[in-house]
Amino acid sequence: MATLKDVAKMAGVSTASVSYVINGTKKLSDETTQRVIDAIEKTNYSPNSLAKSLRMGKTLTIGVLVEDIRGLPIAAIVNGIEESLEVYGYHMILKDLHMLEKLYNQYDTIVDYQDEINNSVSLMLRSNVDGIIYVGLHDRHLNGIINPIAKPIVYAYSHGADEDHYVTYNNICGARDAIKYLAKNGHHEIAIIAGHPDSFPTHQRMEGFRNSMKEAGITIRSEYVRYGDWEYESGHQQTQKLLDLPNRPTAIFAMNDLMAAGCMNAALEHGLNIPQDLSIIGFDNREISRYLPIPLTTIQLPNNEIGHESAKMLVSLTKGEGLEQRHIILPCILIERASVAPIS
Amino acid sequence: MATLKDVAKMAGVSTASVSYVINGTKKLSDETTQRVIDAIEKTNYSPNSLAKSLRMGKTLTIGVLVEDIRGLPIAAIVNGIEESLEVYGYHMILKDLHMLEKLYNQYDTIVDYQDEINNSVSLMLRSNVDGIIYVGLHDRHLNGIINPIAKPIVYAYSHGADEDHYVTYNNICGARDAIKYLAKNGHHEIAIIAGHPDSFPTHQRMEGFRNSMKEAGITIRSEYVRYGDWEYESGHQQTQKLLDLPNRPTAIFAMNDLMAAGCMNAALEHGLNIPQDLSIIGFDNREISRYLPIPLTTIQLPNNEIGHESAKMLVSLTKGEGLEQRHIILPCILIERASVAPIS
DNA sequence: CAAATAAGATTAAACGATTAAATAGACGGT
DNA sequence: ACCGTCTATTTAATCGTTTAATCTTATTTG
Repeated sequence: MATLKDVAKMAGVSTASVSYVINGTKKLSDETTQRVIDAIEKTNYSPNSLAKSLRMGKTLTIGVLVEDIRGLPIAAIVNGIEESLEVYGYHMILKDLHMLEKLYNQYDTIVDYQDEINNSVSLMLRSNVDGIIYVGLHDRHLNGIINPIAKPIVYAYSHGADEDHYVTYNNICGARDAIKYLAKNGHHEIAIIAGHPDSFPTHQRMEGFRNSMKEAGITIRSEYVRYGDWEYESGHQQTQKLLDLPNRPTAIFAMNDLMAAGCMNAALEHGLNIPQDLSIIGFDNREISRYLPIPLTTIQLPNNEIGHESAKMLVSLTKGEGLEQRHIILPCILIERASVAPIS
Repeated sequence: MATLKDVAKMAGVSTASVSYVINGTKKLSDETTQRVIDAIEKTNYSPNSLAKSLRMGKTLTIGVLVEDIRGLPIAAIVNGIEESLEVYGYHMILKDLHMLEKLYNQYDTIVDYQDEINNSVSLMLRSNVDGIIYVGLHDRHLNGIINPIAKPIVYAYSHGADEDHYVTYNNICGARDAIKYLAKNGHHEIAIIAGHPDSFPTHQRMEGFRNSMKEAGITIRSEYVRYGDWEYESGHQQTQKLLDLPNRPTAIFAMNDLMAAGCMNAALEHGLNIPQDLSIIGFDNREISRYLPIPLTTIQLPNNEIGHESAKMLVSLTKGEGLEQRHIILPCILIERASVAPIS
């Protein structure tokens, strides 16, 4: 590998001049500039970023700490982050907490990841990242990350504390859009299968549900409000109970696609036609929703945008630029497929 | 941040001594050692890896170039890589080619990613990675990566050229296991829905299919061999044709879970009971296979192990250690669910 | 015309580690 | 008393950049 010195020698100038030409930091005579450019060309020089970073105190590298890259929304967010970083000329170091197994049955056993998180954070800081993005589905892990060097941190996907910087999506609007869509299709007997009752998204989506039911002028029947645990099986079970009701609902909003899948299969087993006899709408737009017996209408999370925005936010912070806002909350979008029909 | 110099000053020794203590490179007197340790403790010193890397010519960082992190096997492999790197004390820089859209319909339009790949590779090399792992599903992109600095490269998942280092899984055995399992359950009328005819995995899995049919003493009926394009819809179509045959098969092996899903839904629409009337087996163990109306028996790829082994291989290469083998081909495993029944 | 200013280029000190080579001191053998 | 041998420690060069300070020349100005 050619170094600055090699280029300088070949061009017959000092290393400083070469550096100035490369970075455009100072104006040199046209002749010298040209000689340097030629020498760079000839030696096929490319700057050593280690040396540069050491000298400048900036690495143009950020750390991305994910709860588990195998979690689909997380992968999509990381994809978005990478896409933006590339534009800004930044790199990313990825670290993974490998907690997929806990991502969805998080409420059974409370595991304390605090130590692991802090450990990973300090590992990343030791490689001189300019900042950190934490991509996590959990809320409870977001407090108390040890950050001895005070590098900026942005939380992506999950809410942070009020004083934190975070980028997330709008659960409330997502749920509202789902209900609005059902109402627009003439449904009044709308049931809901919520996620685990202790979960933050459950609360928010429930709030969106209540708001929009009120907006649509529908009173919520208590027997139509059921709680699952985000898993397929719970969607299946709760649907059976709903279908056994004397007056069964004409539409069901499941708070995620897994429960919606369980819901759909239960309805099919029950001999119902979907969407004629029962409309179903999900949340998340996971891969599975495209391939169910009846393709599922659902709410898509703005994962890619979360990635873009969090990268943008963090890069601004590392540059010490002022920020208009500490929190960004992005809208969801409705994906129309075949599991919702107008009431006849 | 405290530096070596700070520690040295506090301990009243030279920076060399501190370095020797930290790395155990030379033995110092017990007293000095203790003083240094105390000083490190007191200053909360942590070494600057940039400086270290610059001096040593090694970064303990490898570059991972993925075709698209949103592809599930890729995410699982990256997860495995990260897990191993952590053990070896390495970091990873992740770069993404964002080609998910092309991952499955790769045969319609031939896009040349060569420039993008080489560009990403040289970007990574510029951040002084010690080596690169390329994680890709495609075969055709693997030739001709420009590697001016001759850092080691390992290909994960896809086959490389013969002289390359790569870690992949055994398509042939995977297909064989599927057929063996059907045969063990008494099936003789076995149909196959292959992937796209131009695809490398299709050829290999087909080879495994032929081998094991011969081993089981079953002659392959030509009307039972059908080609799809890896997509859901093609599984659906080909199944309809199979079921319209005068003598319909008792079992279908679909070369991936998406086509198996299409197959299952087509069979259900046809009024068949699964698995009583028709056994189905898939390949890949994608998330969807767990949530189909009848949970799908399928072949699981050793994604995590591919990650582990490729990380191990690359780390060995960066250390200049000798390698027993350039290629590692890992076995698949059969996941038993509910879509296969013994013939009655 | 001397002095002030400007323009173009260089020198050398950082950044924070590692490490070969030099040094100082202690010890032992003859 | 002298020399060689160890041991414990320090000195200083090095990795490849950036950049403030300095130095030359050339040009302008009163």
